[in-house]
Order: sequence, then structure tokens, then C-alpha cells
Amino acid sequence: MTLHTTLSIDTSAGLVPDVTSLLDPILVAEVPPLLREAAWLTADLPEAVALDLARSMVHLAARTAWAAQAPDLPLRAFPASVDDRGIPDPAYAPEKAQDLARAVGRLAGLGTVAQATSTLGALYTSLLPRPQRKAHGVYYTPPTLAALMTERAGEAGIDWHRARVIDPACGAGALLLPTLERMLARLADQPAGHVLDEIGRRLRGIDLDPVAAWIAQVGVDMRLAPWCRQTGRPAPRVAHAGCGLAASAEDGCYDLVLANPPYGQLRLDAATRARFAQSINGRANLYALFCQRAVELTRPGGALVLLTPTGFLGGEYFAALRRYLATEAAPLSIETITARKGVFEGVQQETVVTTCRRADGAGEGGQGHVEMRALHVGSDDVVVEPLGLHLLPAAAGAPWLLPRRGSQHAIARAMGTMPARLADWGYEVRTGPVDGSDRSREDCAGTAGAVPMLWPEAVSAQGLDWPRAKRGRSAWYRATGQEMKLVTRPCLLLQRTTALEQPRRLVAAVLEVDLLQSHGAVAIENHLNILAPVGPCPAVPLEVLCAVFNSVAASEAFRCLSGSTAVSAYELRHLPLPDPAALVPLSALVAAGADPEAIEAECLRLYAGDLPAAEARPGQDAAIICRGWAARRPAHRGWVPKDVPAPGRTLAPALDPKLFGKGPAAPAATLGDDLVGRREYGLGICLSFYGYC
DNA sequence: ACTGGTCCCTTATTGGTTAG
DNA sequence: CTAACCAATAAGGGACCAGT
Repeated sequence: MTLHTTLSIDTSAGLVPDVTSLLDPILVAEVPPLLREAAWLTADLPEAVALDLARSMVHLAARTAWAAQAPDLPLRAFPASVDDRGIPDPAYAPEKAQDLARAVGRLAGLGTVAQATSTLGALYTSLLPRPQRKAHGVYYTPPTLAALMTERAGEAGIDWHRARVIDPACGAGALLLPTLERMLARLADQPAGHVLDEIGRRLRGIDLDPVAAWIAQVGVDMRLAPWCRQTGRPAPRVAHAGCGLAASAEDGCYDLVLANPPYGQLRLDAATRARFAQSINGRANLYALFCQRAVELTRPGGALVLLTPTGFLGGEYFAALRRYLATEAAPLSIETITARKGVFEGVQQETVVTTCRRADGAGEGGQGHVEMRALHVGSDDVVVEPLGLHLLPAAAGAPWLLPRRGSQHAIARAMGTMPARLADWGYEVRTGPVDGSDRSREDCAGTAGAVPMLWPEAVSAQGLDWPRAKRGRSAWYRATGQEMKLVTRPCLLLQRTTALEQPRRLVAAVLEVDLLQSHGAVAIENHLNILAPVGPCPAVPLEVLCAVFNSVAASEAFRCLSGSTAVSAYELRHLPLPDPAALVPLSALVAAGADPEAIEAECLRLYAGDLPAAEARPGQDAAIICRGWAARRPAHRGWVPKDVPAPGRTLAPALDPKLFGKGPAAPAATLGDDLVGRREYGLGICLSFYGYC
């Protein structure tokens, strides 16, 4: 099988040419403790005071950094709308605040310009009051990811020599600076005045926060200082304060839109809802609006690179966004960021980088394929794990079934051709109707009309365990004229919220007839899903359904479709299932009470077993790029495997504790040893991408 | 009334450090 | 060296809110 890639990774050039040089180890080591200290300063202050202090400190830090980088040029004026009077209230350790700000500014002034702005941005975000930060989704892009995003833009065909680029939510300029860098590289031989003109004409950032936009602009000013000196002109205004969602005269003019927009649920007024009707349905999220906005800004044939939560890949409330993107700006590649934590400070959101091309009406036949990758983001590197090409579902708005990990490649492929859904198996899904948090009901154990109440903790792969209920929860429910809430027939119960980190996303147990017979009915709490037979005789028996849903294969299949911690009824209805006719061997195993491993193996076969082995693996021509390793360990410099290493090759233990665990260096091991799950052998895990370990 | 998504909080666990 | 303690992290439950 040839894994044709529209966006091949250029291994010879390296993934992120300037990342390692951009990340001065001194800064990497010394800045975070200062930022933590800074966060303490504002943690307990009233919001307005904290905001004031944050802005003052950033101003001071920027002044310090500027003095180091361009002492001969004037620093751009602080936004007039924000009060500039130094550290505001002496009561809150002002000297310490000033010292901190200067210290951060000095460190920022040491590194490259991109590093300086990202450091200033990080200072700002760590000082911002939490409510403010959350309300506006202020989480700036780490430099490694920003570099990767501009790299993707290049792969999507952006010509940095003439491209017009905009970031409608630019924050402190994390994406503007790498873009500027690429533009400058192409303008190297041009007269200085022309360079300034070109940058001013072709690069633009917008942010709601005038101080953030100012930091971004100061970064641009710093970078353009040499050209300014030559011409005696100031740098052009690139970053503007304003609302990135507002329509402008420049819609459809940009060759590239780069954005890590803010996230967060919204309450929309009717006008805004109508304005973004194409891309939102149900409960809207801010980033969906920015996605539509990004498409509107892009010219036909132009490219978009967006960093968003994964939720839109499968969630019900993002069906309109999926439909919109599929028709207006089909994704070329989707790259899931595997770590939920540690990439964005204080965020538990699972995120994804999507590269799209704006439709140009030229009838791009045969589209619908997406290049999937997983990104393992370290503190100063990104490891790219190729997951192959995958087809988007033809049905508009349907969840996109895409692998998030290498191990899901085969299952994701197979799912694309599986036509059956739960409805075809003879089942419907609904959420448990009883609100267990309703404390108005007293414990009714043993009273008349009381029926068993089933909570999530009663459901496990081992079966149903009633009257199990956690502390403070009643295992009984008194039906008070709401008998329609009760379940009277056997069904499958499935936990409704499971963490992404859990080994299994799907946890199911059969509600047997005996519990129903002894009590007449049971109540199902809201955090369980109910999979109930539609007719008297479903195409697949309950026990077989249970076996499939409890299998690792089904859990992995579900992971390919879900983006949030919820196991929603919507997603369950869309989960591809094997043809009922193919379930004969599994039914026999279940009926015979076969051991779990045999059942597990059969479920895996049902999902992925029919694929040839070659297809079950991600592309062998793919590359893994491990810049951070090379940077820290000279012995490993240049270790960027371009092809599959032979079994028997000696592996070094992992060198990046952030990525692959801590502890003393492990001894070298031989490829082919059982290295799976051994975190000290990061390389071993890398090689598992190739299907070797 | 029902459903879905997300955030936050509590609890359990783990890993690391230090006193005895 | 062991036990106790503490901090950080993971897991999972609960609450809340908004849309249908």
C-alpha cells in the first residue's frame, strides 16, 4: 500500500528549523519559576487590581526586554486605553512585582524575538486573573506548536513571498512571529523600505485585548528593528486591537489564516446566531465562530491552520461546523495533540491542529481524504506520529471517524466501511432519566413504591452490582407518579462520562431480568446510558451487545469518534458496528462462556482483523522528528530516522523526562525487546509507531 | 422534561523527600 | 533504611447550564 501524503513531512529540512535555536535552555529553565511566583502575586487580588498589576508588570518587563534588544529605538506606546502608571498599589509588594517583571524582561531580552514575545505573553497570562483568562480563553500557543502550524501552512502551498496572512485571535503574537520569520526569509534580498512595506501589507493580527496586541506588536517591532534602523522608519502596525469576529472589507483576501482561537461555550443573541448560522447548531462554542470567520477571511484556494479542541470532530453540537468545513474548507490534515495537560498551562482540553484548504469552486473531485497524525508535544520538541490517510464520512454533519493514536489506525480504517449502527442491531439509546443529584428525595429504602436505583458505579465490565452506591447516594428510588422514568425491560447500561485517560471509554453491563422481576422496575441515574431493544427480539442478543461494548476494540473505535469525556447517546448512535451476520462466532463464544481473552480477540477481529497487515500499520515512509533529544544530547545529534530501523538496533533510553517519564537513565536495550509501555524507553515507544514494538 | 457538554471539586493514588 | 509526610497528579463524580 502506498501512503500518499498530500502533506509529506520534509525530513531533510527538519520539522521546525528554528525551534531549538529559539529555545534558549537558560530561558527554558529560569522563566517558569518566575512565572509561578508572578502568578502568586495576583492570585488573591481583586480582579480589577490584578488586571491592572498584570498590565503594569508586562509593560515593565517589555521595557526591560526592549532595552536589551533595541536600546536605540523608541518602544511603541502602551495602549492609551489602559492606564499606564507603573505598579499600581504599593500595598501589594510593589518592589517584588517590579523586580519580578524586570527579571522576566531581562531573560526575555536574552533570547530570540519569538522567545521574547512568548515569554512576555506567558508572563501576562500567568498574571491575568483566572476569571478574565477563562472568560476570554486566553491561552497562548507554545512556540513549538506555532512553528509546526506555520510549517503546515507552507506544506499547504503557501508562498511566503507574496502571501497575505492573518490571525484573527493573535493574542501576544505566538503565530505572527514565526510567520514574520518566514516572510523575512523570502524578502532577504529586498530593499529595507520594501520589506517594511510588504510586512505591513501582508501580515495582520487582531486581538480583543489591547495589551496582548501591544505585546505582539512589540515583538514585530523588535524583529523589524534592523530594517527600521536602515530606513529610519518605524515598523508597520501589524497587530491591532479589535474583534476578530467582526466582518471586514478584507474578507476573502487572505491566502492564509492561522489561529488558535479562544474556546468556551457561548450564549448567543439571535443576531449573532443568525450571523453564524452556517457553522453552529445547538450550544455554540466560541471556537466554532472563529472557524467560520477563518474560512470567510480566506480566499478561494487559500489555506487555514487552526488549533482547536477535538470536540468538533464528533460532537452533536458541532454537526453544522463539520458540514460547513467539509463543503467550504475541507481538511487536508488533522493532528491530534496527545497530551491533554501540559501543552496549554492549566488547560485540560484535548486539542487538534487542522489544516484546511478553502474551496475554490473548481470541483475538487475525489476529496474527503484527511492525513491524520498524532503530535507528542514536549517542552521543546514535537514528535510527529503519522496515522495515515483516512476518509471523511460522506453523510454531511456525521461524526468524523478518525484515529487519534497509532494503535487505532486499523480500527479507524475498518470503521469507515462498516455500515451497521445500533439501530440496525435493534437498539435505541437514551440517557438515564433520573437526576441523582436531586437531594429533595429522602432515602426511601424499604418504603412502599421504592425501586432499585442504578448509579454508574454499579456498572462495570464484570457485570451489574446492585445495590452498590457511593457514599451519600441512595440505592433506592421512590417512584412518585413518574413511572415513565422507570425501566421495566432488560437492557444494556453504559457509563456516560469516562475520562480520556481511562483504559476503556466504554463500560457496560446487562440489566438482567431477575432484578427487574424481583422489584418490578428499576430507576437509571442520569450518568448512565440505556441501550434498550426496540422490539421483542433484537437482531443481536443483549449478552453479545455487552461483550462487544466491553471490548477494547469497541473502546478504541469509540475513541476515534469522540472528542470529549462524555459518552453521549448521539455518538453511540453513530458508532459503526460489525454486520450482525458476522457475529455468529462471537455469539458462540459468549454462549459457551468463553474466557475474556478469546472474546476480546474475536471483537478485535470483528473490527480490524480482516485488514491485511500492511494496512494495519501507519506509513513506513513516515518520519519521526526528535529535535529536543538531538539538542540536549550531542551523541544523538542527527538521529532523525528517515526509514525503518532494523530489528536488533540498539535503543537508548528516553532523554526527555517531560515526554517519556522521569528517573535515572535506563540501560540501552535492543529493538525487539519488549519495550511497550516502558516509559524509560521513549525511543522504543517511538518505534512502536512503526509497528515494531 | 430530557439531553449533552464542560468545568470544577473531591478523593485516591503515586512519587518524592525528609526525619528518625 | 524505614516510615511518615507532603505535593502533584489522575480519576471520577457532581453541578450547572443551555438547547430541543
